[in-house]
Amino acid sequence: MARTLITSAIPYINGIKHLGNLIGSQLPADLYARYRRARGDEVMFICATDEHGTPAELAAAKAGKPVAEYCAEMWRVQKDLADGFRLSFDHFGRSSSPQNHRLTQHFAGKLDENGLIEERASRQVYSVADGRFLPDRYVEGTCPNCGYDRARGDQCENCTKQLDPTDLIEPRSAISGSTELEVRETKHLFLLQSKLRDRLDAWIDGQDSWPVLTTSIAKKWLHDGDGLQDRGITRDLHWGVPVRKGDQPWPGMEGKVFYVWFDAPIEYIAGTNEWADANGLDDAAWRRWWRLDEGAEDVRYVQFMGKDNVPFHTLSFPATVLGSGEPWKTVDYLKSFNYLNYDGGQFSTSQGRGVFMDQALEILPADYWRWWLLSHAPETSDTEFTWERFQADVNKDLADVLGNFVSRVTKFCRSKFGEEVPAGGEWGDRERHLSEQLAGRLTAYQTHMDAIEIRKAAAELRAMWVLGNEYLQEAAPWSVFKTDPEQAAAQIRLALNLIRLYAVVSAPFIPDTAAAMLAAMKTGDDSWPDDLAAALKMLPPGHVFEVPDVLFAKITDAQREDWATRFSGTRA
RNA sequence: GGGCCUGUAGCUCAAUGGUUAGAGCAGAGCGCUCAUAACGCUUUGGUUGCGGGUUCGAGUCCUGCCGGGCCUACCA
Repeated sequence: MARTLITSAIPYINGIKHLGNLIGSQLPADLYARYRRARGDEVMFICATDEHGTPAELAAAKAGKPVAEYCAEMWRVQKDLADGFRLSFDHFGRSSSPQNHRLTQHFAGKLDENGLIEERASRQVYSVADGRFLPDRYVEGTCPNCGYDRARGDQCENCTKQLDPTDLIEPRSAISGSTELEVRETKHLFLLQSKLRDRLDAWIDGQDSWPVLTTSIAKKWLHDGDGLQDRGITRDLHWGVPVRKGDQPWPGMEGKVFYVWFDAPIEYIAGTNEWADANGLDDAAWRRWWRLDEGAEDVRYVQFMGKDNVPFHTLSFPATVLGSGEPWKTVDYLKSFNYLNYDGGQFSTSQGRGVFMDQALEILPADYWRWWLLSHAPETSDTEFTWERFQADVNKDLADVLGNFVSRVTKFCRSKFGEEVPAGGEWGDRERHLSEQLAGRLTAYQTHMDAIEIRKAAAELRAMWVLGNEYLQEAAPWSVFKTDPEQAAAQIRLALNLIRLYAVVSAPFIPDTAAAMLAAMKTGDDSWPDDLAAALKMLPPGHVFEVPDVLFAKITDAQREDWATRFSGTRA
């Protein structure tokens, strides 16, 4: 049995994610996980919350809660929303887990053993009032270049000049506004990525058919200027993985934690460890997914992420894994996404602009969002969400093409034959032709799903739905019934089987609706249609079904206008 | 500033250098009456951002310009 390991970039703990975040990693990862399972793979699908770093500490402080408590609460919120969108993680972990502490410290220890860690002193801005070192962008002041008075320490947003925090005129803390800042010396561990450059370069070159978006970003970092630079992997924070050398203390690093970008990707591995622990399994159960010497040789590992995450997944994390000198699994295929824009601008967490995951589920079922977002996934360039398009596409694709098909077939059957699959008649040329057309479409669908070409796959799926409506129009069982009820019975028997077929192949996109369709057909058989003609005869004459409720209510103009107003500005 | 991506029908997107640049939606016409006024068929719509160049042949390759986006290493 083929084995597929799938990870989605782990969402930051700080607040509820918007639809742009969702389509950037978790949703396509779920689509692929569901598809691979449907095709019979053994799948391990891991996601988690990314809980460390300055923003988490500040968000907790703002909420007036201890950071551990804040993160635990936000993890629950994000977990519930993931469930609401039917994200089928095998485990949704936390980067703050004991398993991740252990593994992060383990990797650091191994990297040190291999001479890839170096202690360096650096000078950083310390805020006395806040009692903490400030990351560059948390220092604000007047830009020496253009005079903008709210320039950040890393870059001036007004004139785009790159800055050093010490360049700022009248610098202040972005957290408290305090001007009581001083430059202090602090020691940090650096991962000597420069020593791994050639190995990483060769590793990237060895990858087959990765998206341009992915390799171009990696190559840029490898070869730009002085080449891949070493990276600080520790921070002066309280909340995080304490710096240790494996299970031993790290002299001189007391009170420091690993940088969030060092421990976050390791959580992919640790999350699998968490999964094993949560299910009462031993270490071998998770290590067979990750250790080439313990059973992961035949695993195909696919990662999903937004384009902003690519450098960390093509360089930093592989540097950690390869540098350990241990036979850990590295990614085989990396799928990255552009951004989803909202009605002429960007989704903005800080401005509350756009639709957030909790709000989306309040106004419509998950499948509406899943279908639209996936069928418009920003694969080749940024994509635009507008309420007009959303309404038009969802009403047409889901309500008219698919939902109405189910409705017309089941209701016609009920009125003429009752709520069971009618007997009599047999396939003719038209039915065989339909079966062949469907088989062709299915092959194309599978090809696109295998290649993770999501929009193309969605288009093929929709085309399969359309074939059902075309068939009904040509066969016209409502006319045939008047002169040849047996023939009409054969036609509608095929159409009822189409509903089951559609449920099975559509499930990765719209799992709830697929389940409702199978329930209406009163079957639990969701086996993949490897033999399409046979799949269209699965429900035998006499098989009882029931007419389902309307699968997709249409979005009205009034609703659309209401939502467009409600989500235009600041989040309530 | 530098690097990369991108610009195709009103909208969202396709098109290994190779017939007449295609789909879906929207628009127009016709048909059907089983169905959520749904479905089907036909059809309008293009100087492929602009200017040069390479080639037997360019949406595709090269070059310049114009527009949009991302990254630029301490936000994550």
